[in-house]
Amino acid sequence: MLPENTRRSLPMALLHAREAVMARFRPMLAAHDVTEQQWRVLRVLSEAGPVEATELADRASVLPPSLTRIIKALEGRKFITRNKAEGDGRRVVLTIAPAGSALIDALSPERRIIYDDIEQRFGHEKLEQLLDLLESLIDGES
Amino acid sequence: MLPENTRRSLPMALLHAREAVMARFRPMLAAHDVTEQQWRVLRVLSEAGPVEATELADRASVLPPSLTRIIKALEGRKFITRNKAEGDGRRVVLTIAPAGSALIDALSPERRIIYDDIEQRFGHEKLEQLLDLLESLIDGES
DNA sequence: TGCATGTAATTAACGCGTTAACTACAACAA
DNA sequence: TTGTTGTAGTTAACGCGTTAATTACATGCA
Repeated sequence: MLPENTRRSLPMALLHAREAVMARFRPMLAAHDVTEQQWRVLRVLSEAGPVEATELADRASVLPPSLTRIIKALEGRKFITRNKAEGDGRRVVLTIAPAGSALIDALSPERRIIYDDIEQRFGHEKLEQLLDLLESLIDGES
Repeated sequence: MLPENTRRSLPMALLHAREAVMARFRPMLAAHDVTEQQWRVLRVLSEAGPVEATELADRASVLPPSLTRIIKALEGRKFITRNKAEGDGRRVVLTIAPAGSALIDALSPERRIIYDDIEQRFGHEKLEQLLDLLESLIDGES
């Protein structure tokens, strides 16, 4: 059946929920002149090491055209380095640079505080439950 | 504590979930040359009748600058009409037009099918539970 | 070797999100 | 009436999402 009101509409609810959560993180990112997507890319590079563009786009949930722009921006600020893959001139390999790692480290404490606050206010159990449901929804639809 | 991996990161999970759900609706909207946000605005106008811009932006979860653009597009296609509020020259009142209502009606059956399919695959109980959790998260953060 | 097909990445075009600045009008007090 | 303050909406600037087209390179087959 169709949702009666926008509040019980799944797309709307997901949108609002994400907005509500991101509102907590945005000021931190803005203070360091990093966009949400640039931050996701940096985190993946930080956690996964040198990665090819396609895999990076996938893991950071960014579309290829966006990744091209993000790479340009991050490379310009020396946060990452960009090299062609040896053996295949089409592929590009991205690596986090010292300045990028430094940014990750600098923001981690604040990230933790925000995340903890959300978890505490929402409840650990409910958060786990929500993550499980979301994971299930994603797997079911994709 | 910080999420171990991006899969258990709340912002990421919400993003992915929304992507997964919207992927089902996007083709329908694209086929009628309506963006997601234009569609939300039309739905609100359809359900709530003539509304002022500020309230419309709020209910459709669209920021004022975006609403200005959306109004321009929808007015151009005769989906809505735009009038100044009597008594206050600043305010703008939006009303759905016949062509707009016709679009809503034309898409409703397909919308229902998609929504039902999601609900059936995901499970009615889980959907309700998810909506409850999202609602709670939104209320807690906002 | 040479050509067709496939793949990785980029570019292009258009719309929205976001923040900040600006315009137009209203409300209110001196 | 006039000047100040506040509010509604718009415009501007920049980045991302999305789809489609394009470029550069690789692969496979004749």
